[in-house]
Amino acid sequence: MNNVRVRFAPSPTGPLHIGGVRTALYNYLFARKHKGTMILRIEDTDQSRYVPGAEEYIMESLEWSGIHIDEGVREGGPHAPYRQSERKEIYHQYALELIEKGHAYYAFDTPEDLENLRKQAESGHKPFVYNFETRLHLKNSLSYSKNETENSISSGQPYVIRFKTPEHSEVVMQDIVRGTVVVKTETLDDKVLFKSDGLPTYHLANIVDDHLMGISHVIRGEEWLPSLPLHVLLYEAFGWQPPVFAHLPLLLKPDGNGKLSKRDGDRLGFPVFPLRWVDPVSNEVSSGYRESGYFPEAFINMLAFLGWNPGTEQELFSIDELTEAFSLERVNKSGAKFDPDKTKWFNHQYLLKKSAEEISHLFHAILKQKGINTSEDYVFRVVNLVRDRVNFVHEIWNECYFFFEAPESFDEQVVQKRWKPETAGQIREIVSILDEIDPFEPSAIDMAIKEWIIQKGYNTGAVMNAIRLLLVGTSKGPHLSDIMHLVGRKETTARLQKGITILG
RNA sequence: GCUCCCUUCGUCUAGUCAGGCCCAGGACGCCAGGUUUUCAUCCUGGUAACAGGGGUUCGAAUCCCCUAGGGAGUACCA
Repeated sequence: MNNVRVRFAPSPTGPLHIGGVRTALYNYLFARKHKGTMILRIEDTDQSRYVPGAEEYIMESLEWSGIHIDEGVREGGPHAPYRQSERKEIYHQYALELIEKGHAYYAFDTPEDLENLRKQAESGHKPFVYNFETRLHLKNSLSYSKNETENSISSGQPYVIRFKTPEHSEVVMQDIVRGTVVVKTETLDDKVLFKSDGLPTYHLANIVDDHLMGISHVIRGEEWLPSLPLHVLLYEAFGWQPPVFAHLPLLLKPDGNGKLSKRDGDRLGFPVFPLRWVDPVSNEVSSGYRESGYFPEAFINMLAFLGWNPGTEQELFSIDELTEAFSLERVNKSGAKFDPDKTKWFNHQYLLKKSAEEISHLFHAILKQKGINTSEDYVFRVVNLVRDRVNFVHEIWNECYFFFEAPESFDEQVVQKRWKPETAGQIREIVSILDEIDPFEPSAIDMAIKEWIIQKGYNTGAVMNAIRLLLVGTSKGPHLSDIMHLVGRKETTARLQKGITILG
């Protein structure tokens, strides 16, 4: 395939949600796979829905996800500008071209007119449709005389331009994911192409821009499938070669049915946005994957598998491997329910996959925030002991705090179970044994303790867990001798002695 | 309502185009066992699905028809 050019075309009406990121991802993978170009076009033709910060949010999200844009608002490119609001002048002439060719017409019906028509129709049984059956009875250049039309326009009456849907024919569409889709044109309505505010609707703008920007493949969400016939008809009306289409399955909410929405995340406790977002009006905060501690690689890997799979049993893919393996032919037709648990699992896998140095470095930063100053080397050794126990870097603290500070209290349940009348005496014995061990290293410590237990005939579980209780505060954590070795002899015996005075 | 799309374990899915290799494979989750001085990790095992009904065929998850269910769209939004 040569000269692949794809675009991701979000509208800046709020934060980009993960469904949008997946669409961008598939576009990106497809472009890279075919050595093509990835374009970011901002579709802001509805100025009433403009949300400040949304555009920046989109770009930052893509950047964090590792989705690189070749041409776009920031990057520039041969077809700049890439923001539709800055391309205003372009669209009107194309709308006029359609009128000249007889594929579109002026319509003067006001929003109130249409509202009334809809209400009337509701009381009957049929809904109101602006189409071949009704357009001759409405206020437009098809029902008006040429004079009436010209007068209406020159008198400054607001108008829209509607597509004149052809009658009695079929639109046959090809979609890589869906196959052939056929629709009768009588079931279509005459969509508005150009609004009375002087801006095009999505339908016109996306066709004109895709054509002008040389887009070869349109990869977008399934919610666009119902307007595909209109789009194909528009390409025909202009006499342009349409791009290849691929409509992606929807991302569904984890419980029940329906499209994944912003609310589901808050309700079910997982992020639906790549980055944290604070609504500029309500100040409402939505959590993000980045801030929740997900690695972008894990996030992308998870997203790639929602609606696509390589057909092999491999599940962990770097973005390069995804690029290599990806194909639109292997994209599923049906919607995918989003699974927060699997997403955590992906992150766990990446946490294991990354170098100990990297994880350790990330965790060191968290320690600094907590005001704990310690060496890079010490953190490295601690992290190595506990990192396979967590899904996120920020969870490491909970697994290893006792390497950095003595326990503040002792788990009551464990005390009940492990602290017996004879325990204090045993701890005193082990303290003096620890004092003698040289070198103070895991294997030597293990050996000495084992010898002592056998010699005294103690119960291993009882003794070890009592020691653990004083060192850790509860019954969890890595191997005891590793803890002792890392915190050091002095701290170990100090904690044991302090424990005796507290628990008696 | 109308138009279009979809339908394999609870979830993501393999298998469907080229019918037998599938009394359906993998992963997440869950359950059990094992390893372990604790917790966790890890290992092993288990749980669990072709929406329903007809047909075609020696043979159907795979092909055809019908039914049911779900979803999306139906704005001078994208």
